[in-house]
Amino acid sequence: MAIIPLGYALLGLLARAPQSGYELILRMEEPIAFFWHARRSQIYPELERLETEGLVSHTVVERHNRPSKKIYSITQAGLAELRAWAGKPMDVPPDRDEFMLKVYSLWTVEPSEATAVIRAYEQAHANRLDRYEHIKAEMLHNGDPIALGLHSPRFAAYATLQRGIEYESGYVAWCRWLLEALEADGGIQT
Amino acid sequence: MAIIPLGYALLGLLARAPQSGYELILRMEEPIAFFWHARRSQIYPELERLETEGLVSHTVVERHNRPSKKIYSITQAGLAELRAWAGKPMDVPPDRDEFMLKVYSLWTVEPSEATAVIRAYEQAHANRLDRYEHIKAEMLHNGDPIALGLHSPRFAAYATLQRGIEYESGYVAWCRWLLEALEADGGIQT
DNA sequence: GGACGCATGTAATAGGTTACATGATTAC
DNA sequence: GTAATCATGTAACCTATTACATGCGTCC
Repeated sequence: MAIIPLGYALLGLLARAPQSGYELILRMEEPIAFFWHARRSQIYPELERLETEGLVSHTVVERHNRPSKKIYSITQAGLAELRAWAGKPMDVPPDRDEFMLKVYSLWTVEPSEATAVIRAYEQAHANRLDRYEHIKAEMLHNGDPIALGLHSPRFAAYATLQRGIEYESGYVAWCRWLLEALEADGGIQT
Repeated sequence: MAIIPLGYALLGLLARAPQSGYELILRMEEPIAFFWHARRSQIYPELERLETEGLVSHTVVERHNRPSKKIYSITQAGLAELRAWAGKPMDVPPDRDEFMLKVYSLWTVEPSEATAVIRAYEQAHANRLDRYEHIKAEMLHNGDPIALGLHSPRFAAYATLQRGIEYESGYVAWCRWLLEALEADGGIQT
């Protein structure tokens, strides 16, 4: 059966370093590549499935005074599968943004409430932007990732972070544009 | 039970004008508010559900030499529900973008293939941007929507379109940035 | 005669979330 | 003693997609 995006997310992580399911879960709490995430209830079964397909394998590591863990690694077949998928162009999927749905019906709401809704969302995106900027600063602190080039996993991570930053700052800018347009309208009651 | 985003999408459309399930389906093929869509297999049952909750109602319109249709309207209760939801701030949901997942693993792929993948995606977003710009031009042709202000459904639609435009042009810009970074790296084989 | 548009649905499946469930060690 | 971290999973449910299913009228 076809591998789902989550499967490729896991393969993408394991291609960088072998690690346990638990470590993968921690990495995916904060979205991997800044645009994907999953819960453990999805990750453990998916790892099993990848294993039955021969794309990953695991060894059990026993430790004294610690729960034992399964360290997963990507196999040759897994790497080939990942490479084939990554190299294949894809269609733009339909975008879903519940907030846009809200804005679409915001005309039914009192202006003061409406602006509060927008301001709160702007703030949430500004917070994310902040987090991403910090991560970027850390990354740059360890040397210029751009210099590493296309064949470097670190550059790939940097590229997705950069998209995250532009996405969040674009969202913030749009929220501000909207608030200004409403202000000019005189519809704002502070 | 709680109403799902699709339900609010339908209420948001019906708040503008009563219409049939079929018309709603046509509207949602091209994403409503530029960031939501659904298939008919989801829309018909959801309309039924909204009706059992008393949020919409329908009348059957028989026409000679044509299939009859059910015209749905939003009820007072439906409008109240929509307003309550629209006026309530929401958390930023986890974003999902499969392309970012691909980029995250693009270092495993041959440079020439990788750049082809990025170029194709850039083109797809550029096409969308183009479509959105045309819609915007049309909208502006019918008078400045900003002047209509917050209480106007037309302004609300314009605002979401504006976000769509900024989203797509941001994506295109990022693709170009990435391609340039790779070019500077010398990794490109045209 | 065949394709397309209008108009409405159902069934099967896949993907993802929430809640449930367990058990050991370490830090306060 | 109690909360947090490590570590692994299962079950129930909801959402959305794909494929299946029907029938009339109009245009070419």
